[in-house]
Amino acid sequence: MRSKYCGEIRDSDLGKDLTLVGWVNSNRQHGGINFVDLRDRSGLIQLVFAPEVYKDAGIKLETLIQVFGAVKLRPSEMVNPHLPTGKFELEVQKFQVISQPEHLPFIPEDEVKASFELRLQYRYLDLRRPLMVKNLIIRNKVIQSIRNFLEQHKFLEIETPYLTSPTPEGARDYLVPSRIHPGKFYALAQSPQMYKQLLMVGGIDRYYQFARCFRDEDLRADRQPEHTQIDMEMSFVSQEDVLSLAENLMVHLFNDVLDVNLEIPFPRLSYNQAMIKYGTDKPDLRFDLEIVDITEQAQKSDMNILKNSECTRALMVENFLPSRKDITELENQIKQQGGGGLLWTKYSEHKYSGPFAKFITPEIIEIANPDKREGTMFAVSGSTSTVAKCLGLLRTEVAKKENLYSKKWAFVWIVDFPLFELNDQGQMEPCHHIFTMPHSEDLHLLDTDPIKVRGQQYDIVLNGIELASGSIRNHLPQLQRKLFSIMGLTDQQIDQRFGFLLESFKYGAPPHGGIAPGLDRLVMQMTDMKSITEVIAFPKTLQAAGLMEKCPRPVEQQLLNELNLELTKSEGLDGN
RNA sequence: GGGGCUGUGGUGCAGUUGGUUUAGCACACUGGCCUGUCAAGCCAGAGGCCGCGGGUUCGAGUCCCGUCAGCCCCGCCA
Repeated sequence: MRSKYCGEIRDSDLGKDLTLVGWVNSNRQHGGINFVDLRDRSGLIQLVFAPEVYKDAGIKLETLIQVFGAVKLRPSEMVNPHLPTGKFELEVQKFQVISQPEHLPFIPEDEVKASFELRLQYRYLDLRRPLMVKNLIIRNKVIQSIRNFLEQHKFLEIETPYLTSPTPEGARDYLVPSRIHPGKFYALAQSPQMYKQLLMVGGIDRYYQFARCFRDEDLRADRQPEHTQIDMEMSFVSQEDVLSLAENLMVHLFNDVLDVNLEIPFPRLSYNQAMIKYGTDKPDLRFDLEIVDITEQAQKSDMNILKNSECTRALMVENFLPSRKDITELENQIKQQGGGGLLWTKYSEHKYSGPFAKFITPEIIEIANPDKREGTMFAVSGSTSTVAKCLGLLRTEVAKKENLYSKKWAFVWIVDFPLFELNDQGQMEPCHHIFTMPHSEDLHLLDTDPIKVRGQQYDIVLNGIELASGSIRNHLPQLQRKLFSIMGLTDQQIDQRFGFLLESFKYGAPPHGGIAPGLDRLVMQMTDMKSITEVIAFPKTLQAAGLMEKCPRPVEQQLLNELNLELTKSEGLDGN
């Protein structure tokens, strides 16, 4: 039906007769001569129609046509430098319309005017846009490149079940009712966590998978109800081994796909350092701003708020002298994060000015602005976690406003996460997940001060976005039971939910660990997109709805009967 | 669960403090002209009662309340 892709026509095709198929990207009629840009997934080629060939062609935007003709050089002054095929054109001898479109809901062009809603409703049209094709091609390259790398490193690609057991902890599950077992449910896997550990116990040694993960939580620009993880697990490795492998994978990948040379090792920050210096466990290191702690110095000042606060930290922004309005705007954002207010003082012409100026002490200056640089110093007081959050936000907001980004790709490892954290009810919860191995030198704290125990957990952060998360797992059944009990689980609960995993550890479990980069976020960043929906072929809306296929939707009563389900709200039923 | 933004012909937008009657503009669409364009150009035409429901008013696209949908953020996402 065709001899070549439109966008791949080159010098070697000159003079050849080709058959092409594609969609009409634009149609320029000059009466005597007519031009059509024909588009397929590879790009564009200009078609030239003589009037006697064109006749009543019925060609409009997005008409699908097949053409036959000879590849010619364009007259030299008519070359289009913006197209890879710009030197050439196909002189059409014969053509036929394969499919004539009805009135289009929108025109699939890169500078798309249609709303996101409409693009999703007619996603197949949206996918014709060259930008979307490009994103999907890069996604494909990323997948192939990772496969090649992991294949070379002796990983086996193995699939694990999507229908699995519901779990009360962690994210909310998507439940799947069982027809054969009335009243019982599967859950769609939130991750292959336990299966991959069991693969290690099974002696697979190195495993990977592009795993779909399902989580029924509220969505964001970088979260979908189903997302893809590059799930990897290895036996007989230390944390250093995993970090090194992940770094080499990123180097290989970025070189392969983007022709970018990454420097390794990536910088490392402990969780605590990250929280103090950057106010977040996913710092954006494309710019240098650092937060400093001035709690001690502030408590000696004359300002009551500073004296009595658990924590005070400051951020000095060089060459930044914002207007009153800008500061108010920043302060409003701080307040939305729960901060009481924003202290600020400008330093220029050798003096501090602004509301914070009269409370600032030489000791504070010594820490926050030792080199006496001109700019603005911000400070926030309050609880440690609020202060960190507020200044972390301020840091990224200022960088955005002032466009302080000096690096394109800022990778950083965050390591030494606490093993536990306290939830709202004051209970111990795993910071990462339940199966993380504690740091060996912190084991003695498990009985006395478990909140201080660090886990062998690590995240890769890229440009302020969490890209990958992993840990060395706990393969020691006794220790694992102890951790469960610290979290307040009874033996019965442990056996019910995790019995099979603990059981497996009794029969020669290897030490193991792994890491799982999020494919969607990775590709989003590699394509410079702002939302993962731009790199997923058929994404859902923030309400987790499929606008094209119209899901979720009501079902017939008979289906519910088979599943032994009864609805409490009848509007859920089909036909109501 | 909470906060913010948006919703006007097929699409993207405009519509001033509620009142000029036929709600504008661009692109797409239809017809015509045009032999070198590449976001082609020119002429003509068809197409909307302003997301949905209620209210205020002599009068509402414009004000108020509710509701639905999309996006952004907080909570949440081991």
